[in-house]
Amino acid sequence: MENGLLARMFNEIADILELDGDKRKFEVRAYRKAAVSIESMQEDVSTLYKERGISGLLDIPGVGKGLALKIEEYIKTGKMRKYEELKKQYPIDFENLTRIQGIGAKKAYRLYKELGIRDIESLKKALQEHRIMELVGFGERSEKEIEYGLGLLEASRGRILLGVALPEAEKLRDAILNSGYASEAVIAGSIRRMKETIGDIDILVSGKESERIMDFVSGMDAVESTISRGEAKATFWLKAGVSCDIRFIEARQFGAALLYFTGSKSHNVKMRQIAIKKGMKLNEYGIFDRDGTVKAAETEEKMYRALGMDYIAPELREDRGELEAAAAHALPELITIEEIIGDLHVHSNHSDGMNSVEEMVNAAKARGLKYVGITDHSKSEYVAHGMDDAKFMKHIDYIEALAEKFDGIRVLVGAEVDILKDGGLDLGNKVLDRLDYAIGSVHTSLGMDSGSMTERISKALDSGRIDILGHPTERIINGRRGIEFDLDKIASKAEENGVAMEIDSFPERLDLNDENIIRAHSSGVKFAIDTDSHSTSHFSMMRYGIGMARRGWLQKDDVINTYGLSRLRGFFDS
DNA sequence: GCCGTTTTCGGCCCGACTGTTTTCAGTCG
Repeated sequence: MENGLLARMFNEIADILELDGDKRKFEVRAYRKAAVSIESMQEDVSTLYKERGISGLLDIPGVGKGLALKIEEYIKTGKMRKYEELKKQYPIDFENLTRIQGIGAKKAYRLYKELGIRDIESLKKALQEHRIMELVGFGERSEKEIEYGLGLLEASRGRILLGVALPEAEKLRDAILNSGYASEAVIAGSIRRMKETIGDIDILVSGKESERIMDFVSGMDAVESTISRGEAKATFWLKAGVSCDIRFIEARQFGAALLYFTGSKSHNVKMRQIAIKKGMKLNEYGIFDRDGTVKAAETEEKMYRALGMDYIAPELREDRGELEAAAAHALPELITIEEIIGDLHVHSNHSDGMNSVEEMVNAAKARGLKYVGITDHSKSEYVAHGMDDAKFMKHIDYIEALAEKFDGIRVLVGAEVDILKDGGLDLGNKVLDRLDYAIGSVHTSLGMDSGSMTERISKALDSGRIDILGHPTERIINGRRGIEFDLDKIASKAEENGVAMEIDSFPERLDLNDENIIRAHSSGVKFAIDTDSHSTSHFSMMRYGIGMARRGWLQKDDVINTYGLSRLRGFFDS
């Protein structure tokens, strides 16, 4: 069963309950909270139920007895009476209609009741016939808003990749700083938390000339149109296909605003609850005690300290235990990009890379790396010009000779060898024996069931021939779901065999992702943060992998490409 | 409907923007 399906049902129930107004707002909140919880779960809810029954369901945050019974009913019968009854009463596609900016449950209901609009299709028709502006309380402006919101939704198709949003946000931020009108400009929101996908760009700006800054931004090349513009906030639609909020903040409240607009929402909510328990109040302007005296506002560090906590890095702010750890002064010392001294997953034009081995090594050296591993494809990857054993032997000769010529960077001879359908490896032992190390990756027969896939990968791990498990889930963000296997089992087996699990930094991959890293990490397995570079420009992707590792609570020692060469060799030999 | 360092009742985060309802509801983050 899809967790997303269940989450959508709970959200739709919440939408319908919302129609009753404030009377049931806490019930609405409960359904929404459970929906978020379920959607973000790694494990399938029905698997959880199969293994642990109702008590397993009760362990999901925000799920109590009532919702657990509803989930059980749905798993057992494929139906949920409460949902069916409500949907019969309100046959409205709340899920998609409320995705449009400016339409919530109540407006969706009025559109249905008064115009018979049930879904996006009938909404489009009503827009064409200009029937919406005739409704009391809607007007011409509202109709335009809805039309615009619908356009945005269809143009953006949901969330965009961090690898697209971050450079775009940096361009805007730098331009604002260089305009001369702003004293400060900082990227906030989910980009600052390094989430793998981004809903919109948030930039906080401090400076006296907000009008000029807005004029300046609206005139930028990257900006397509201005969506709204007030005194404290302006929203722009960018040509990159994402919207950008610029907010003007008083310098003395910058920390409070940065904390608030960085999120996540659940991190903020919990912070406020902690403040209330300590007799204080927290909002985007600061922390205040009972009589309204400001306790902290200028910097985030001071905000956390005022609540007795250590500073929490943005990547950790997901309410995954970081607030408790900060209060106990037990936060991890997160890995930084400066601690990375090598890249272990790099392709050359000997398989599907764009550049020669020499160019790749030079690019790695220019980035200050101490070692780089060339890991071209084995023969099964024929679309990627993978090499058979004979070609690979010559390839190894070539790299070994080339490596002699480089000073200041060590070139390692590796391979990205396919893990075949039966768990065997796609290169012979004679080739594998000559390598410094090998990455094992699954590239084909992705549709195997979880049991067989777990066996397939286990066999490769047990072979003693691979040192890194490449992009373990094989998912592509907004592309394909990835393979199914038992992550806990594979992580334990990798740990036993001295195999590192990869964090592939490619923005479309980010594989393992944060949640999987946290889960795998509990087995004690080590990680390799690689770029999977196919051209010299790809080395810059490392920061996305680092972001994922930090979101996964990793420290320097968890990551093998922070090791010096001799320790790294020791790891490969084990 | 959930939840518990005020624990089985009584709370549950907080403020801004928008349109048009001249006093606020709906939506958003």
